[in-house]
Amino acid sequence: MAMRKVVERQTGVALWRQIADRIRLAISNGDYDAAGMVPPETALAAEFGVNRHTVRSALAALADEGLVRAVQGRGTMIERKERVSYPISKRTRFSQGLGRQVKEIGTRLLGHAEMAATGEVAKALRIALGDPVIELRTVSSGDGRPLSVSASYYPANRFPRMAEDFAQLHSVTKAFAAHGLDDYVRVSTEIVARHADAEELSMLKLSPGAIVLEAQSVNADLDAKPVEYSRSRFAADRMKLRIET
Amino acid sequence: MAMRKVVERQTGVALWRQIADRIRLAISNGDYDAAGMVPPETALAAEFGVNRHTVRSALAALADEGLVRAVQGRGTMIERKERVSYPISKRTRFSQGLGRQVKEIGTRLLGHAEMAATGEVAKALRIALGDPVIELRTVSSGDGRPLSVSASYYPANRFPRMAEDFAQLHSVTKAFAAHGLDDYVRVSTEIVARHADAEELSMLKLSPGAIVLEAQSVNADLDAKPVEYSRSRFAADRMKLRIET
DNA sequence: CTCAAATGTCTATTGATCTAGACAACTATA
DNA sequence: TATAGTTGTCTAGATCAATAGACATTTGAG
Repeated sequence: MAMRKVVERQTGVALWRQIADRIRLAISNGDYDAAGMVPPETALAAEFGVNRHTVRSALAALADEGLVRAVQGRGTMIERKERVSYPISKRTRFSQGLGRQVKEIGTRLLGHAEMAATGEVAKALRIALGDPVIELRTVSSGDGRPLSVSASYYPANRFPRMAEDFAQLHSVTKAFAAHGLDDYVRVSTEIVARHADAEELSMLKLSPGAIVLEAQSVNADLDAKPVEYSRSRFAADRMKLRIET
Repeated sequence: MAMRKVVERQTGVALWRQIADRIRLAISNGDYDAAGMVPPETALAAEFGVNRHTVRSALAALADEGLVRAVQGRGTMIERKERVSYPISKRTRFSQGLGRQVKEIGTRLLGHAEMAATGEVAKALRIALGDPVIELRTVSSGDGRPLSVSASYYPANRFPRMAEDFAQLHSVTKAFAAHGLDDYVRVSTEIVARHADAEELSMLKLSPGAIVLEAQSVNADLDAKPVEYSRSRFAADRMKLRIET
């Protein structure tokens, strides 16, 4: 018998959303693998101690995400299960890491700009405040579903053609190579979690109210000189981060 | 003039909670450092395009967390700013990493049990399903504020006195040493983010509706034999994870 | 002291969320 | 072909979330 699961009221997060989050987690944990379907609505309602209608709202949200599909008379089937695991290691390369997990990987350049380095960027890249940097804004998708949005910053003096090269080569690693940098390593990564803002909701096509994992990372050349600072925001319900040390 | 910030309606996350999250983030980003206080309620209401009462609900939640303090006639002052940074590296040791950031570190043992290894635990520790493991449940705090709750699992055959040793020594590293294991390294860490469940809310004293960062990690001895599997859940609004490679 | 600016409190109203119950429609199985 | 089990739909009422407006109270500056 499933243990009674508790949800909290008057928290500013609607019950249906809390329950949707829990069911999503249970699916990705494989709790329902035996049957391949979610428990009946009445069972879930009893489990969470709420009305069946509340469970239906939660399931409707998950159906919207394409995670489950309800069939009248039969039940609610699981359509998709796994979170994509994004590896973070000394040599983190976006497309390589996702390799086997998704068939199609796409990174789309949303825009680029040359600008003066602000405090955070200058500090991360260890350049002077106001030094020119190139900013790239990208969205990455796996099998057509957006997985992350990023803003990346490069010192413009050292990598003047970053935007053009990236637009053409579709790869940061190759764009670095075109500037004569053949290898680089991840120096540090900081991870925080928070609710997605409106821009992230629309870019990541998230069901609103969702959570993002934000990773701020610095890559450096082999002389430990920073070459890239980036802020990547991952859709937390589609991704997990895997740290390999 | 501050840019108009957008919040989404009918998402299952109340506006006041979305706004509280955004203000919390702005505080930890240092956006309000110049004045040392949050903008006036009317300014925030205009910025987010909501009623002043809605902003007041958000600020009340932040005051509850001890993050801000409102003074009639003056404004709402920032009481606390930084997130604690939790380092994850090859040799991750809980108390060392937090060293300078908090004055008092405490880890309290909530309970322990000897049990048969379930699927996930057995897989992580690379032992047979049903082999005995020792489970430790702990809460860790910094300066009196709970930062994380953990469930950790150790192969009982190799570390039979883990619970007693930990209770006495207040340190996993020392408990390992008491069993003759002097060094161990972090093999892998997986990080996901989600809304806190009721148990986490109460253990971490979170303002309900909050987000947790869950890190599932495996530590191994120098022969790469796993010695610990643990699931740590961090209060996402108080912590960031720092990965050092 | 006076006044502007800020937070504190109250009432009233609207819309979203949750509960409750009843019944229809569909599916698989005995 | 019944029947149990499941999802789909409808109505009604209770509670929470958000808006709107008015006014009190406190603080700091001129």
